[in-house]
Amino acid sequence: MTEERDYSKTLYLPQTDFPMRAGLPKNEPKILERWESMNLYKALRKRSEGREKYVLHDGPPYANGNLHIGHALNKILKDTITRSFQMRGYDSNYVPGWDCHGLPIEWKIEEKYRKKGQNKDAVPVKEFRQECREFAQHWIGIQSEEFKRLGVVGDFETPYRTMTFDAEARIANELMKFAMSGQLFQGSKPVMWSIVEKTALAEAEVEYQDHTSFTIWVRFPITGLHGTVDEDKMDDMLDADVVIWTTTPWTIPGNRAICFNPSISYGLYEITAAAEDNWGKVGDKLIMADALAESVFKAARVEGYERKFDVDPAQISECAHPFAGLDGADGYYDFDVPMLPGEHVTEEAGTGFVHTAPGHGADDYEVFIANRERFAECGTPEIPHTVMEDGSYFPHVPLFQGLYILDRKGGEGTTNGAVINKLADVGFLLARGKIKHSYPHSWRSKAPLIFRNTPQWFIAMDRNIDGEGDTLRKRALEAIDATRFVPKSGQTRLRSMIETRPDWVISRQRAWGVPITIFVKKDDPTVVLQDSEVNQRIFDAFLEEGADAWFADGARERFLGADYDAEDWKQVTDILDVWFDSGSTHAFCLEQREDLKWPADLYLEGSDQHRGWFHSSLLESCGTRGRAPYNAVLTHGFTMDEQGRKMSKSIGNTIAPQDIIKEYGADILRMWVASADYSDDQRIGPEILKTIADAYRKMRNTIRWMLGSLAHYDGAEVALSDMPELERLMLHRIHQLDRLVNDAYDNFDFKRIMHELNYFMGIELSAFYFDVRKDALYCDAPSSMRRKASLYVIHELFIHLTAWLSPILPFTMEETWQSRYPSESDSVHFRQFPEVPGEWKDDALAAKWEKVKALRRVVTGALEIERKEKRIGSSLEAAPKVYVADAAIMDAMKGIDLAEISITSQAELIAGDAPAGAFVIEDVKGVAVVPALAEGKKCLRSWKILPEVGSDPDYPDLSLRDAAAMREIDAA
RNA sequence: GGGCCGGUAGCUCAGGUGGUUAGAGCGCACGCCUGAUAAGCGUGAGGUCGGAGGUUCAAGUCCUCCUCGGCCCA
Repeated sequence: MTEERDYSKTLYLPQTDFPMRAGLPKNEPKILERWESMNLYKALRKRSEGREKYVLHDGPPYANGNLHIGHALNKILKDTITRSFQMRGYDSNYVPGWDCHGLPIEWKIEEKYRKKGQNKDAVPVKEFRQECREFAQHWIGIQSEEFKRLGVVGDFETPYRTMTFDAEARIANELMKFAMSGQLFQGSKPVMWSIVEKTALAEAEVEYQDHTSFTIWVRFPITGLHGTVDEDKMDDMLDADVVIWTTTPWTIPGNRAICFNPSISYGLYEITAAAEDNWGKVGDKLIMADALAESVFKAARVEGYERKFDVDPAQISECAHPFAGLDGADGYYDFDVPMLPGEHVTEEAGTGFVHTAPGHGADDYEVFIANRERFAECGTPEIPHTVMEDGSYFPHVPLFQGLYILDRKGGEGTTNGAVINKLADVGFLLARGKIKHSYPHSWRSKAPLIFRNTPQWFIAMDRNIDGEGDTLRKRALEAIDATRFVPKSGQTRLRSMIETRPDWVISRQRAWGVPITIFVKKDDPTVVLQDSEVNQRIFDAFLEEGADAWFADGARERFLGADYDAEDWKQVTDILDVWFDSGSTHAFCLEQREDLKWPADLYLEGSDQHRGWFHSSLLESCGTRGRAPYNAVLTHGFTMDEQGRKMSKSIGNTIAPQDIIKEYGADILRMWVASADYSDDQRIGPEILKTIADAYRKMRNTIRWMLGSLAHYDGAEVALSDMPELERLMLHRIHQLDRLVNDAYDNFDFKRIMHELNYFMGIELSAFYFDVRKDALYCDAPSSMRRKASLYVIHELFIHLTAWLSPILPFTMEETWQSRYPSESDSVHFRQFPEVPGEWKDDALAAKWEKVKALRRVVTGALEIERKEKRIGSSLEAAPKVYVADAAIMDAMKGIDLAEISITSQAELIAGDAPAGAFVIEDVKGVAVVPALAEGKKCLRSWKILPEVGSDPDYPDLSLRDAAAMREIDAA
């Protein structure tokens, strides 16, 4: 008895150390260390010297707090794009940036002082700014590490920051360009103001608390009608008063208009019964909304009234101010009070008429801006300034000058009472009361806030810049048309914003930012100093000392120099809105750095940035350079939870990227990004991540098998003409995919790449090509051309797939590449997408194999029945007879080994109709299969069942192919 | 309330200019293999396309309205 030989030792089975399980959370940091030590970023720059630049300009995140899922999505998209262009022939240099100035950081520092019992205002500006600077730098350090952990490659050693001296100097310089070209002007706007702290507050600093306010109903006598009023109503109308209601009596001196809503019904009412001493007397005619009349009369203690007729307030052109013509008012109130339509007017409370004081409310301001001309006709060309910083009336406001709205601690002042008394005196007070309602308060002092008209700096949207009709708005709109938007809808969105937006307010009454470095004439603040030498001095000083130079003692004299008398000029102390900072990144980063270029190829941010960075960058650049700082704009949506709900801390459904990295690894997060339709909102959650991780594992195992098989590859190339059809088919697919992948990267369509490669690797390679070729790869003789060709093709597949996937899975592809080509100094990321020979393309062959695969589906279907019936287990036990009635399919089978592609031991191809009962499937016509068992002995090496087994006396346990292979192996 | 956008199988995505029984991968179920093995292969079950109208011989695909969700405004 001869002992059976263990032929498994003679097979070319896959051999690799590449682990099936990735262990990404543990291994990625090691790969990061490797990139760090080889300085991947710098090495990439060096290798791509002289190549065409591709610049994706980073939109700066705010240097405050840890990164969240939105940051991760954003940075991963950027990195994928950067890497893909780098591997496609460009010098694709990514320089991260940070937004450092602004309120949130200022708050944090303030809070710190408060905890120590110190007042922010007592701290020298320079010291305060220094603390802000250090705070920002601290978070830049943290975020920098978090971004790198995602696999982002970029210049983290020298990123751009809006707070560097250089940036501050250049931001100020940009601002001064607007001043020099006359696009900058001073206007005014009501802002939330704390009287107690004498400062403006941002919306986020406002707390709403209950507050008891005075309410008053005030009559405004009609003084003018449009010609359309019926004759018989004319007299009643001119005799009538419009009634308004307000909870802020002190704003009456600032009243300049009344608003109504055209969709509300109004009537003229006459009082028919009231007490003798009542403010509203019998015979008084009042106009108000019908829905509110009853409540008004109740408040006014009117006992009887009659509705006389409908009133369309649009027919009222103007009223008089209640204080018009009074002794001691010096004619101050003798303007017309126009009646204007406004959608903000409701029937929920009041009278249906809204008292409008442009300097004391947001709606009021909007009404003024929208009706500027009408206000001017009525004697109000500008928004009146009535209240000073300390909450008292300006000396130029008659009757109330010097009176305080609130006392120093935020308690009730003297103006509400004075106004109410005066209204009563002059007979225009209809009623009064008190109301408890939600009212804005300072988050710091808890004192009530007011809206106060304050001087602000604006950049004009519609002022002529150079020539006739060349305005900032026009330039911006033209620039939008010249920009590529991905997705396309971004163009419409940005356009409609620019079309309708008001002038750009760029001033903030704050400390942590770049100052508005201009001087205005002391006796006429509308005159802005325009002197390039002064500007140069400011710029130079900022370069050396940062923007702090503006706040240093003697700054005014220093910058004005000898040509001006410092006493004639006032130094502006406002700072720039941070949107101006970030809108200038193109100027101090792109334009200044040798290794970048202007304009950028791409700006990429969330779709909220149509209002933000895309917008401010566009305006800044159009105002100073006449075009957009970008050639293309790509936007992404927001990340929702698994149910599609917005993530919020209060619901508790937030998902931190740090946690995903800890559990799955950065490559899984990146694969999620690449698989999602980021142009819309995306979802993420446990189930989705699990699906992604599954897909990752499948891809990884396919790659692992390739690595294992390639352990036996000697590097020999095989000529196309020497290859079996199956190998040529695979090369054809590489050719196809190469075009598809490149096209998809061009269009930032990563999900298409993931989908195609997922299908290709899973269905076409793993389930088909590799499965079919295992027999040849494992068992064929070393000299077999079939085996050599297959190894060569697997090598090519490996070369291409690892390149295509590198931008998406940088960690895994680095690991893969190192597994095959270990090296201290090399990296998969130095590679370029490999060239694909045009001769690989073979559409005819692909069409032929479509038919072959259709036939194969019938065979596998037939074998499945056999398995179900327990007649076979492995497909190698089968020897199907395949009847082909379709001539085209029969033709396609020419030169094809049916048993090989079926992975059966034997098979028979028969032209013609099948016998009754043969297996068919509906969607493949003309093919029928009659299953049968393979006859013969099982080859102990290949496990195929063949009659020939035993016919070779040297290897009686083997098939002839395996016997020949063994002869070769044993001889070696 | 306005501007822009989206709602296709459990999950992620395809579905030019309207035209046969709406596709893919994953997952799931069942089976096979045990020489990719915490792997590999096969088969199968799942949607009537957010809802309601309308145009049309014909609509996921065009129109209207509604609804849900997102971003930005008011």
